Formats: sequence, structure tokens, C-alpha cells
Amino acid sequence: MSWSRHGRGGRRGYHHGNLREALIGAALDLISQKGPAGFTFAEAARQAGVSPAAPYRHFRDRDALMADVARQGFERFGERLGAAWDEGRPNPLLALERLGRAYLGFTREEPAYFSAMFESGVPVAKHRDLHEASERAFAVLRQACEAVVAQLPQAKRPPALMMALHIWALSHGIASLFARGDAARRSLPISAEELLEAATLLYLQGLGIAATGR
Amino acid sequence: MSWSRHGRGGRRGYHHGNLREALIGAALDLISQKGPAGFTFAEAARQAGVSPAAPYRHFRDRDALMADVARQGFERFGERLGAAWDEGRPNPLLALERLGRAYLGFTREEPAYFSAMFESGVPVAKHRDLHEASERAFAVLRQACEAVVAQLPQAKRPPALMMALHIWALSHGIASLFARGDAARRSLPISAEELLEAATLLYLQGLGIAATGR
DNA sequence: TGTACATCAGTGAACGCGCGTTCACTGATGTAC
DNA sequence: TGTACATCAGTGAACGCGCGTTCACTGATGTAC
Repeated sequence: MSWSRHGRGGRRGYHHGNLREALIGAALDLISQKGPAGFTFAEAARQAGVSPAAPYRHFRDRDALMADVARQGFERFGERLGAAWDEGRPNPLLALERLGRAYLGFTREEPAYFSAMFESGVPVAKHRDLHEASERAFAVLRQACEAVVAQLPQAKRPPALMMALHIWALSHGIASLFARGDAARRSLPISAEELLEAATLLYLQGLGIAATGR
Repeated sequence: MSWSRHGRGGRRGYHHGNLREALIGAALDLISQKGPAGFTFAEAARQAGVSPAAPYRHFRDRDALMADVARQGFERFGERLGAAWDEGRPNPLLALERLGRAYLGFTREEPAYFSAMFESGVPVAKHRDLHEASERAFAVLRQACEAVVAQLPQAKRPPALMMALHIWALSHGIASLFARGDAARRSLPISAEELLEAATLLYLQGLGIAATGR
């Protein structure tokens, strides 16, 4: 691809170089400034320094761009969760706690991705790429739950899928209510991280998994 | 007030009768059809059968109308939760389960209220009425947790506020991921209600509260 | 190595449209006397 | 009970604006020979 020669974001002459990425960047900017509603195709083009017709070379319409922002969001999210999990080192419980913190951190630091991913109304199931990226992110959580569950004797193991859905919902609820990076965040007497950690520990205790080594 | 004579939604002659409520109704309609972004002041006026200047008699701008939709949403939500809790009859655990179902039911059946309340970007803390309505709804949850916790011996009681925040986040996470009433709902191998119930039971178990009478 | 050509990724002008907002106005309602 | 008046809640015309979208076009790039 030609743009890879120009370096990141470099613009040279008639051709933009990497308009597609620039438009996604502009969309992120606008979403984080004015919410998911306050981003328009036209303004994204303007911000990328390009005529209003140019985006049509890369995206069918506004929704297609939004879906791509969400896809990229899920990819970064998945990477961040994967790095936090770090294959369960030094032990699954500590790594799971890091995973929860990564969820909240991403929510706080990337409000634009977060709202594109979860609150923009993009139907995840209808876009193949988007759905796959979302599944990859969830797979990290599921993998983590499998490792945690494996600490129990076989007979007492709950289904890892169920546990993963529980942990996901819990993290997501705390994230979207108390850790969001925009004005709609609700205040909390303690940190969102502490709240999530306490809830997770109690839940694990309910599963019969005792917190070790803390 | 004059409109109370006309009956609900009745329009008579020059004056609308109850434009304020009609505009809220139109907003709900539009939000549920096209998402929170797809509702405009002008179209709400049109749908209420009124000139585009008329809404300005009742709301400063679009955001003020959205905030009022959210406020009304929290009021209905609080009422529904209160009815589900029913003062903990026949016992707190069964009533708590009903409460969770009510959370999911509201989310599913009132997608427009839900997105106005939680996803429209309205800063709850900045609108007094809205904030109070939201607190009243949360108070039901907190009250429920207090009743549940009271079953434990004093020394083993966790803080009811923490527990309420945990249950809220869990319900909210499941609701917004798996029980939402719009196209962004994710599919799930079991019902959202079952998922929430299982998570709640495990969490309660972690607190040392055994499920009784089921 | 040079040249001709196909393809790609932009331009820029134009369009119709609906939105938000304002303004002076007027019909309907409530109230003081 | 009637009348005059103040207030309220609407009208409708007008405005400037930015959006989405289209079109024929053209400059830049890649490739076949």
C-alpha cells in the first residue's frame, strides 16, 4: 500500500496518504468531544483536510464509518485485555484482577471507542468484522475464567462460559455507570476499581474460590 | 391548569392542551424508532401537531427535553422497581429476584427511556430533578439490600451500600449488554433473567447468604 | 529503461433538505372590579 | 353578572446554516510491454 511509505498521518500532495485512518481518527476526536451523535461525515472530512466527497471513497456512509471505529475499538480493547491477562501470570486470580482494571482503564481513557462499541447503536451482529473483533475480546475473558475455574476440583467447576458472562456483565456495569470517561459518569464513594475488585472477590467466594496470596 | 379539563392528550382549538407531555411522548417515539440521535426538536413538534416554535414555550432546547425524558424515565423506573420489591414480600430474597427481573423488563420494554437515562449523555448530576429521580430509583435497590443483609448476624453484615452498588452494576451490565430492547442487543445462550439470577445467587453465597425456600 | 495506459483517490461545485432559532403577532384563558 | 385587561401558549414566516450526496473532472500511482 502506498501510504505505508509516507509514515503515519503524513500528507503529501494530491493524495492524502492514509485517509481511511485519518477519518477514523477524526471520528474519535469528534465523538469524544461531542458524543456519538455529534459526529458528522462532513466534519470528519474537514478535520482530515479533505473535500466532503472524499470519504465516500472509503466508507459507504456514516454508519459504516462508525462500525469501523467500533471494530478498531474492539481490537484495541482485546489487545489491552490480552496484555493485562498475560496468560495468567503470576497466578490466575491476580491476573483476573488486572483484567478488570484494564476494562475500567479502557473505558475511562477511551470514551470515544467505548461509546462507538457499546452505545452508538451499531448492531454488532450485523457486521462480520466487528462481531469477530468483539468475540476476540470476549475470548480473553473466557480464557481467564477457564484458568480460574481450573483451580477447583473437576466436580465443583462451574461452566466457564457462565462465569465469563457474569464477570463481563459486572465489569461492564461498573464501567458504564462509574468509570466512563464523559460527563455522564456517576460519582462513587470509592474507586470503581475497588468496587469491582470487591464484587469479583465475593462472586468468586460464592463459586468456592478463595482469594489467595494477598 | 387548563389542560387537566381536556383529558389526556386531548387537543382543542388554538391551545394544545398538554403540549409538554405530548412532546415527551413524541421524543420517546422518535428515540425508540431511530435511537437517541435521531430525535429532533422540529420533528417532535411536527409529531405533536404544533408549529416548530411552540416547543420553546416549554423547553429551553433539545437537551432540556432529553433531560426531562430521562427524569420521567427514572420516575417510572423507580415506581416499577418499588412495585417489584413490594416491601420484601414474601421474603427479601424472592423479592430481590423480582427486583432484578423488573430491571431487565424495564430495559427491554422501554428502550427509549433506557437510552435517555443511561446513554444519551445527559449529565445526571447537573439536573437536580433528574438526579433526585435517579436517587429515588436507586434507593429501592439499597433498601432491598438492607433487608437482605439484615438476615445475617450483625457481625457478618457487609455494608448495604456496597452490596447495592454491586447488584446495580451487575443488573445494569446484563441489562445493557443482553436485555436491551434495540438492535444492539447481544445474543445469549440462556435468558438474561437466568443469567442475572445465577450471578446474584453466587454473589449472595459469597456474602454468606444462602438461598432459602426455592 | 522508457512510455502508454488503466486505475485509483482525490477535487470542487452544486443541489435539495431539514434543523434550530427569532420575531412580531394573535387567539384563548383567567381574573379584578 | 358583565366587562376590561393581563397573561399565557400558540402561529407562521423567515433566516442562515451545515449536512449528505451526486457529478463530471483530474492529478497521482502502478503496471504491461
